Amino acid sequence: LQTTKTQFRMTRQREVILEELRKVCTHPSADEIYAMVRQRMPRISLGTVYRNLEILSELGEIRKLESGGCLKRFDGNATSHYHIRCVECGRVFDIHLQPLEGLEKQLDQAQGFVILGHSLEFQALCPDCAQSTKLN
Amino acid sequence: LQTTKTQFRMTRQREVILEELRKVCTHPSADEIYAMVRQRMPRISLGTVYRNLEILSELGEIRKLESGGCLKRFDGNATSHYHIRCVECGRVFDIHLQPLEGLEKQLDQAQGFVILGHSLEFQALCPDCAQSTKLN
DNA sequence: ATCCATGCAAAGCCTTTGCACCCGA
DNA sequence: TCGGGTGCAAAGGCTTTGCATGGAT
Repeated sequence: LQTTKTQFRMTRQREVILEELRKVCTHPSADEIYAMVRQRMPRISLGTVYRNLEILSELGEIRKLESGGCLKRFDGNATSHYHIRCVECGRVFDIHLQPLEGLEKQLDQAQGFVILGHSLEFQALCPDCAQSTKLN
Repeated sequence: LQTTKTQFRMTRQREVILEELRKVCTHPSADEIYAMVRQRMPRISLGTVYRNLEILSELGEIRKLESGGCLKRFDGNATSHYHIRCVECGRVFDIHLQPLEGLEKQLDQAQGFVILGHSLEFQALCPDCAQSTKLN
């Protein structure tokens, strides 16, 4: 993830991707973002979407959510908060829980590690999937 | 992940995979497990390794760690505990921290969700990577 | 003018799957 | 014997990358 670039340019594509991602709270996948953006820029390529999502998350503008298989999801809200992931449909929801403070300090046995942060994620069945599981 | 099988058989392959995984605390990837097992069973296939890891984690014998990109890692210790992941090399380490109790109960606003559990993971530079980052 | 970014398509990486044969219970 | 399991190889899903062209500063 080391970039040798000296600066970043704000292109129309990057701008629109960021705008669209900020509009929603659904934590879309790259492919879903591609679909959203294409409504405004039909000729954008999926590669461009991937490249920009990578750069934007490097810049701290957005956040990449990696748990849950190969399919990454993206969060337009880069401030620290926790998530709930549906193990059935894979969707990710925001959760309003106080950030756990001082957790890093408890890691006294983690000597030599440089702690950068933590992530807390709940596994669950979302309301939709809980419903359809019952019906089956 | 719904299995229609009525029972599972303990084959030599499944047995060896489980044994090897239990031997280490390095949370190896499927490919690394493949390499370990192949020393004892040179003719085993990677597909078999994947299928068995899936089944063993369904059975609750092992645990699948999904955070951190496409590459899944596996934990021979299925009891609940937390991890530290090195953002540089991707390796996963165990952490000895009291399980957070009653966290699920705080999710009063998660109405309609069926909470199954939670995972807490610290992002860090491992001692090795912290060292080589300094040197550069 | 410079050099980062784009579009397109190909390649990559990890994982899953189809199929014929094998083997554990 | 019976139905799950295996090896092999091909296919799959998501992501990354090479290349020539385009565009922001």
